[in-house]
Amino acid sequence: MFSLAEENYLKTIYHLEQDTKGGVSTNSIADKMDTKPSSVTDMVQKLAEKGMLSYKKYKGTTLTTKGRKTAAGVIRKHRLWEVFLVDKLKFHWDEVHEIAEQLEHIHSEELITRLDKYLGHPDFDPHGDPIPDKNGNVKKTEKKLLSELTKKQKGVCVGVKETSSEFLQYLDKRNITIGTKLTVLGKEFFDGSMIIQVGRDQFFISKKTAENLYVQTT
Amino acid sequence: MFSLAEENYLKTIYHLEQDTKGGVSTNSIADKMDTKPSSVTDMVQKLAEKGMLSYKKYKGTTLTTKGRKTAAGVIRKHRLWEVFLVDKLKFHWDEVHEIAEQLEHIHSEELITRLDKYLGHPDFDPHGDPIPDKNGNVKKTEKKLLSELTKKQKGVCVGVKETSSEFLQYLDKRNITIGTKLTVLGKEFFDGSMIIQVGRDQFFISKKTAENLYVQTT
DNA sequence: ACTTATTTTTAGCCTTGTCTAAAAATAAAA
DNA sequence: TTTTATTTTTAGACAAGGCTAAAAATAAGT
Ligand SMILES: [Mn+2]
Ligand SMILES: [Mn+2]
Ligand SMILES: [Mn+2]
Ligand SMILES: [Mn+2]
Repeated sequence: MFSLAEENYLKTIYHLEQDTKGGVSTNSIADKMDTKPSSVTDMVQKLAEKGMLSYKKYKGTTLTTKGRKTAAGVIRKHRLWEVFLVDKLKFHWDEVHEIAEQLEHIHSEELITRLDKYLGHPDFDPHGDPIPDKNGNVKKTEKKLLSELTKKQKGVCVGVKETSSEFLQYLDKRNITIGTKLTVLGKEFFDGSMIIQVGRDQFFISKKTAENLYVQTT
Repeated sequence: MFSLAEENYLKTIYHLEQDTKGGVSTNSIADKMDTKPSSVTDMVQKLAEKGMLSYKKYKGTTLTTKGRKTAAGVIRKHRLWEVFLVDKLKFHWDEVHEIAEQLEHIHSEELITRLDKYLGHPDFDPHGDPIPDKNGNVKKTEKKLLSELTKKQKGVCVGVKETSSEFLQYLDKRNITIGTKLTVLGKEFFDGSMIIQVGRDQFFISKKTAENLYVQTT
């Protein structure tokens, strides 16, 4: 059984591994967790002792299979709880992350088994992120950033990269949510901005926005 | 905001105050929490600093109004989560306590407001214990122990004092649960045992069992 | 009232997880 | 290849919460 702090470290390293080639650096972990590099070094050494990750001084860390599975378990709980909060308690998708950060640390296998069943075995959370299965496996779908699309391409929104409340509320104002179909009407080269069509509305999208929206081309 | 440890102390003291005249003793808290008296003294002094209870050396403690309200808030959460686990996730009433012990420490006003609504504003938890309202008030119903009834009296089971898994499963085997109607057919003076009727079954009930079942006479 | 037993508090130590400041290793620049 | 900058680790400290052993109060017995 792992402590709240240990679980948070494993989860963070798991996420950082996704978009990093090679080991995860001490500083990147510290940044993401809003803590100091020295604290990270301590914890990383402790987790290495426990066989959750491999670590060589000054070389960064990589999760072991056990570590990756544990991390996926925490993420599974996080995302299932987010589904519960949105689907059952009718929270808005920009309100659930902080609460799920707490709920993900509740220890009970049986609870998650039943929650998963109660929710109808969902595959994705309210932000379009895949929910790992019982064994920590995630089936990855090929999705790309809206910014990668070119003029005239059509896509359906399947997720968000940024999950800040501000960004999600911004999307709401434009009636963009998971499942929204959109078409790229134009794209400016010099600043990466786009004009897109959603339903019968057309509007301007900044580069930053386009780089934080995942779509599947259709 | 209070730490998990602080919330557990407040909750325990709240419960001990119910069946104690005068201040709650250091040792009684230690016993209930499976900890050492010296640890209790430390924490009690800290909580006194914070104005959650009044404390005089060697004299025991009493919750302040603030302390009592905070404790009731934790108990409210505990019991609402138990209702969720039983009503929605179909847990058995003897399986939910440990999980609720964890869930009661999730910090989110909004979450509890919505959960309460989702559950239909229940007044009692699965063990028949009253759920404090938003302000920490509990409307107490007059219930008595089955052991207080005399021959021929009829009652309906409204709660359990013991909540151990063993006791609850024992009750299940005899088809006794919250709402069960029963009649005292006989009572032995020398050992306090009883013969009771439940539906068309009659059976023997030990003194210990009778002292852990709450009933309302009808 | 005096002695013994029990309860409660204090003093000192430990673990977890954090921090700051300083040292060591690695990477970048000149 | 030196020198400089950045990253990472170590050393030492601290707060929360717990424990053990010893001292101090209070309660019980005689
Ligand atoms: Mn989240
Ligand atoms: Mn999410
Ligand atoms: Mn309970
Ligand atoms: Mn209960």
